Amino acid sequence: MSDTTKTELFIETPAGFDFPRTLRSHGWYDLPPYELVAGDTLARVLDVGGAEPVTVFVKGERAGLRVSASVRLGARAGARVERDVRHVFRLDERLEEFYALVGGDPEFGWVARDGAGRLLRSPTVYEDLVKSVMTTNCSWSLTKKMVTGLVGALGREGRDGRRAFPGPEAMAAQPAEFYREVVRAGYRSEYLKELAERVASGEIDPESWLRSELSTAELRREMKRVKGVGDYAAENLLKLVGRYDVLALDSWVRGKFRRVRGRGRACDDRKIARFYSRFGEWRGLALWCDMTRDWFE
DNA sequence: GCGTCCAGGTCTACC
DNA sequence: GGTAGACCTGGACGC
Repeated sequence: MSDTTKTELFIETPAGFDFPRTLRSHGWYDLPPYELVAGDTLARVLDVGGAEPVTVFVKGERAGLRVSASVRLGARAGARVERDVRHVFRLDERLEEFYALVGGDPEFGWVARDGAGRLLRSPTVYEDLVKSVMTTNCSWSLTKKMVTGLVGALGREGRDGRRAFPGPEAMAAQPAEFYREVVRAGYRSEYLKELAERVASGEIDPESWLRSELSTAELRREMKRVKGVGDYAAENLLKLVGRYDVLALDSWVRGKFRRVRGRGRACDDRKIARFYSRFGEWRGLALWCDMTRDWFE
C-alpha cells in the first residue's frame, strides 16, 4: 500500500526481497543519476512529467521500501514515482519458478534463501540501452566518466542540483562532436547520436521490449539492429527486460568463471554454457548469481 | 615521462 | 558463418 499524497511513500516488497542485494546486484547503482547515500540509501532524480524532475531517496525497511521525495508530490507524480521504483527494483517480477529450480540444487540453494536474482535496472529501457553501449570495450572507470559527463551536461536539473538522465530528444539534439568532446565516448559517439535520433523519431521503441512477444532470439536480433549493440550488450539488455535464457558473457564474467568454476584454467564459452544449461530458461540469472555470490559474503 | 596493454566489445570487409 | 583488423579512451604497469 502506498500514500501518494505525501512526500513519503511506503511500497511493500515481495516476500524474501533483499534490498541491499538488489541495490548492489550489479554496477548500475554506481552510475548517475543513481547515487548511493550513506551506504544504504539509493538516491536518484526521476523525470515524473512535471516542470522539474524530482529527487527520490529509497531505503530498504522490513517488508517494504521507504521512498522520500525532494518535493511534495501530487497524486500523478506520486504514482509515477511508485511505478518507477517498482520497476527499477523489479518488485513485480515473479521469481518463484527460478527459486524452485535453484532451491533443488545443492550449490545454488542459497540464491532462493538469500533472495538473490533481482537485477537493478533503470526506469526506462532507453537508459539501460545507452548505458549498455557505454559499457562496451572500456574499463568501468571510463563507463562512469561517460555516463557522468552525459548526465551532467544534458540531464534536467532538479531543485537540489542533481540531474535526471536525459531523454532521447535531448540527446538527439546534440551533434556527434558533443559525445566525442564532452562525453568522451570516442568511436561510440556516432552510435549514441544515431540511437537517440532513432528513438526520438519513433523508429525504435526500446520500452516495447519489456512486453515484446518476440522470441528471445528474435528480440536479440532486434536489439542488435542498434549500432554499438553486439552480442554482449544485447544479452545484458535481455536480462534487464526479464529474459534470462541468455548468458551475456563478457571479459569480466569469463575471468570470474575461470577463477570460480574453472580452477584458474581458461574455459571457452561452450563450457560456461554447459555448466549453467541445467537451469534452462533461467540460466543467465543463475550464472549472474553464481558469479556475484562473493560480493555479499 | 613515455610506451604498451587492455578493459564489463562491436563493426566492417572479406573469405 | 566465421575471422581479422580497426576503433576511442584512460588507467595500470614497466622501464
